[in-house]
Parts: sequence; C-alpha cells; structure tokens
Amino acid sequence: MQTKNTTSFAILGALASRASSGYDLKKFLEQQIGHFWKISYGQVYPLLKVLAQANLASVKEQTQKGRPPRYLYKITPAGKSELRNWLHSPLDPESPNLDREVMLRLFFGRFSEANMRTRQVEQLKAWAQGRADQHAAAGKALKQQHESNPDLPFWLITASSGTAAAIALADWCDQTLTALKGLK
Amino acid sequence: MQTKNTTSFAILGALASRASSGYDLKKFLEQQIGHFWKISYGQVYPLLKVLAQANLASVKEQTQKGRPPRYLYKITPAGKSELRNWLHSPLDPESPNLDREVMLRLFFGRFSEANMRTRQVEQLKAWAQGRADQHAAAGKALKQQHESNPDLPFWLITASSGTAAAIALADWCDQTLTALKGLK
DNA sequence: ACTAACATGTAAGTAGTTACATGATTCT
DNA sequence: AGAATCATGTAACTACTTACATGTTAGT
Repeated sequence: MQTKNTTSFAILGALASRASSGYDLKKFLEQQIGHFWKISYGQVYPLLKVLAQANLASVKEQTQKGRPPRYLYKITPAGKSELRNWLHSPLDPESPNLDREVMLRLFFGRFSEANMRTRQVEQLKAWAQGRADQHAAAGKALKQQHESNPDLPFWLITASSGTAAAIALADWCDQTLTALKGLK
Repeated sequence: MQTKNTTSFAILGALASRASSGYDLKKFLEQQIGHFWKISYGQVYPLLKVLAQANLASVKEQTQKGRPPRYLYKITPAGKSELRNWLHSPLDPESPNLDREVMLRLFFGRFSEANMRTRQVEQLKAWAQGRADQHAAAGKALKQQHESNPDLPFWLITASSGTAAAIALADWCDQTLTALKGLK
C-alpha cells in the first residue's frame, strides 16, 4: 500500500479533527488548503479505502432515505499514531516543495509537538533564505553572461519572481514563528 | 498529438532563442525556470520527438568522437508561429496555476507583443488581488465559525499563507509592469 | 421549473518522476 | 583514483485530472 502518499496524510489529518465522508472531506480540504494542496474525488475515495484497509481509519455506513449511503470515516488509534509519526518525521531539505509540505504539517499542527512545529518552520525559513540568495546570485550571473541578449530583460523578470516568492515565504515564516510562540 | 501540453511550449520557447540538444535544454530550463516549472529527461526527450514529428522543430545529428551522437533541435517557422499563438492566446482565469502560466509566458516575452504581455500581467494582478481578498474573507469566517475549535490557530496560519502569497504575487506584478514599461 | 447540493464511485487519460542502461571524457 | 559532465533514451511507476454514471432533495 502507498500510505507514503502525502495526500493520504492530508486525509488522515483531516479525519483526526472530524469524522467525515469522502464528500465532506473533499469540500473541507478544498476550502481550507486548496490553495496549496489539490484534491479530487478521484483521489479521495480510493485513498479512504486504502486507509480503511490499512486500519488507519474505520468506516460506518449511514443509510439515508432516498440518498446513496453515506460512509463515515473515523481515524483509528493506529491512524493517529501514523499521523503523528509523519508530523514528527524529519524534513527533506532537498524537496522542491518544502513549503507546501511544512504548510500541510502546520495545518494539522494540533497533533504535533510545539517544539517540532517551531523547528520545522525555522528550517523552512532557512531554506527560503537560501533560495532568495540563490535567485539573487542567478540574476547577477544572468546580467553578466547575457549582457546583450534580447531575452535578458524577460529572464530577469522571471528570476525576480523567484527572489520575491522566497522573500515572501521567509517573511511568512517569521510571522508564523511569532504566532506559534503564542500557543505554547 | 498533444502539443497542448504546456511543457512542450516551454521547450518550444527555449528552442526559439537557441538551438539545443535535449541535454542542454533540460539544464537551461532547470536553471532558469526550475523554481516554478519542473522538467525531467523523461519529459524532454519524448516531447522533442513529438515537436519534431509535428514539424515544429527540426533535428540535426552531430556525430562526436567517443560520445553518443548529439541531436541539435532548431525551431521551425511553424514552431515559431505555434509559439506566438500560445503566447497570445487568452488566459483562463479559472486556472489554478495562472501565476506559473503567466511567468512562463513572460520568460518567452521576447516573442510576444508588448501590449499583450502587459495585459496578461494586469490580469494576473487582478487574479492575485481577488485571491488575497478571498483568503482574508476565509480567515474571518474561520474565526467566527470555529471560535473554540482547538484547530483554529493552525488553520489561521495556513490561511495567512494564502493571503501572504497572493499579496506578494500582486506586488511582483506591479514591479513587473514597471519593468515592462521600460521595454517599449 | 431549475439549479445546487448531497453522495458515491470508476475508467480512461495526462503528466511527471525515478531509476536504470551505456560509456567516454574531463576535471579535481 | 574518482567524481562530474556529456549525452541519449526508456520502462515502470506514481499521482492526479476529467468526465461520466446515478439519483434524490432542498432551495430559488
């Protein structure tokens, strides 16, 4: 089974706060984390079955009049421990999507330990700063190596988007660290 | 043929500035736009063949001593017109990745018309502002609907990431609009 | 009368990643 | 001596999207 799939942790995390049907789950996740984590029915329904088979979630059928049955999924103790394991597992600084990974973990922050959350946001901040530096350096290199290239102004524009995004991310990390302090 | 694949336009665009081998291409795109557009050999080599078959690119084999032959791809007139078509095609404001789409188009901005580029960045800015508003509203709704929910602080943190990213994007659009003015 | 929401699910397709195979050459 | 670069390619896999099928009920 691929319980390694990060989306299955997103589902598991959502189930940790509230028992849900696939329909509920998709709507909830779409609304709350849809801006950085996509989910579709084509994923949710099969993954819920996988989670249930792996005993990380339990199912109860709720029959309804005139409507198809609703399957209510609940997280099991094994599921909670699997979720916590994931939340506390080390970050891979090589991951191209470290930002999305950390944000997803933070969304389920209620189930992780305060010092772990803080450490991971700090790691993300360092990663973002590193990226900002890299992009700044890449911009300088572009200017020198392609001085008279008619593409240069456009290439610089996209390079600047990298720098801007990285700086914005680092700033958000700062704000988040402050917010997290208030929760101890 | 799926010449609709956006990555194939990324390749076509890169070929518009410089004839390249698959190896070159991957290195170049990875370095320049890797932060928002991923490419791998598993995509590049097959897509180059598709482009060549569709007559959007031509190939020349360059035999080398001791090394595997190098295939040099050049964009054809048909390819250039296909590229321009794409660059000038209307943006889909429903696209969840409008930012990446516009950035990619801008990277190849040399091949599009100035007023089109500007219009698309303006559209992106409006899109970003709309998102910022949506996230701000969603944050307020969260506070009211989940007042005593222990998940609330964490949910607010991820919501704030959406707002922050959207605002940063809108700011970058402003800077970019200024930069584009200087190119007329 | 119609539209949206409720509710499940799957089949087919698209996109992309990872890992392997091959092997000389140039740099450290 | 060993690592990195040059250079191509594919097979298997993973992840995800889109579109369809089905049908009621509640709201406008």
